[in-house]
Amino acid sequence: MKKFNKDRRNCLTGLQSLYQSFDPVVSINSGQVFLWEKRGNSWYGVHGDRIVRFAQMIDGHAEFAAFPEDRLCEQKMFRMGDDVRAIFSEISRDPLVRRLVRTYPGLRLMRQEPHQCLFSFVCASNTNIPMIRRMLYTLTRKFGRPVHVDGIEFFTFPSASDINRASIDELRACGLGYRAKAIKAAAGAIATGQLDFDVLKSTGYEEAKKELLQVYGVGNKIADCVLLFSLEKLDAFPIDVWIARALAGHYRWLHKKKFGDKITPHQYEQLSESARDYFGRYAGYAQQYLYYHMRQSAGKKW
DNA sequence: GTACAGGCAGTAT
DNA sequence: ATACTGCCTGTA
Repeated sequence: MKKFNKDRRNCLTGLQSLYQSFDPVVSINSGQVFLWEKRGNSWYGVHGDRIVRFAQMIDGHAEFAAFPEDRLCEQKMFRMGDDVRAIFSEISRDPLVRRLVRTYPGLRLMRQEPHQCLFSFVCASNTNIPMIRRMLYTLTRKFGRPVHVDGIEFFTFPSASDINRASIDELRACGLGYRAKAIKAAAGAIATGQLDFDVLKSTGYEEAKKELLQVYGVGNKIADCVLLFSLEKLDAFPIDVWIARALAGHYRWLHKKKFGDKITPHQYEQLSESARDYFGRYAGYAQQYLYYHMRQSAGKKW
């Protein structure tokens, strides 16, 4: 009897800490955001037209600040309104994800500024993470606004019209290569109002995705990333090469025909739909755990 | 030198 | 529908 109570208590506290132990550092380093850097004991990030700072204190509690100040910023960015208990319970119907949720405590989805998110993932096409960071860093230095925090100069993420004002050659000079044309197209779509993120936030997944796909340079993968990371579509399930590998390795039964880590657009649609159906309304959360796991297993630092 | 990295559009079958 | 190609750029 005594033993039972003890085990039960451990079990409960274990679950509680699992639900509460959000770790920004793990999440920041999980490949969903790019413009964060550690200086001293603090992490600094670019969030649209703000610089944010996150610091873990010695006693364990965390301190967050936005410059200029924004009291709701922390809640929004770190998705503190999400019912993680419900989310974990839902995605843990899958045994592998169930294990990963426990293996990587603290990993969460973050909420990004839509325009920063779109530009980031357009830059991400056919390259690696250090390169993506370099491109975005250069974009901020060239077209963003300087903000000084703790005596360090940071640059905000440029607005769509900031970027739209630049020529393709100027964008190219940021190291974007052939992506410059797509960046310019995206900036134009936003600046002219053809792409309206506020509208897309309130429409369903299918409708919002259709709109994003209209933009030159935006395909299935980029659209799903933007939907998941910035437009409140937690059921979006982006498939990059890492997720394709995960699906091919652990979820072959999701698709009738053979597939590898290079998938055709048609295979993408089939697989993504099956995965959304299987993992449920929080499929995007499951995706993040799978993604992180695949990269960890491959020994990727970035 | 050359293969490769978190895709995409264009073109030809 | 599917296959194939080229594409900027830095690193191994």
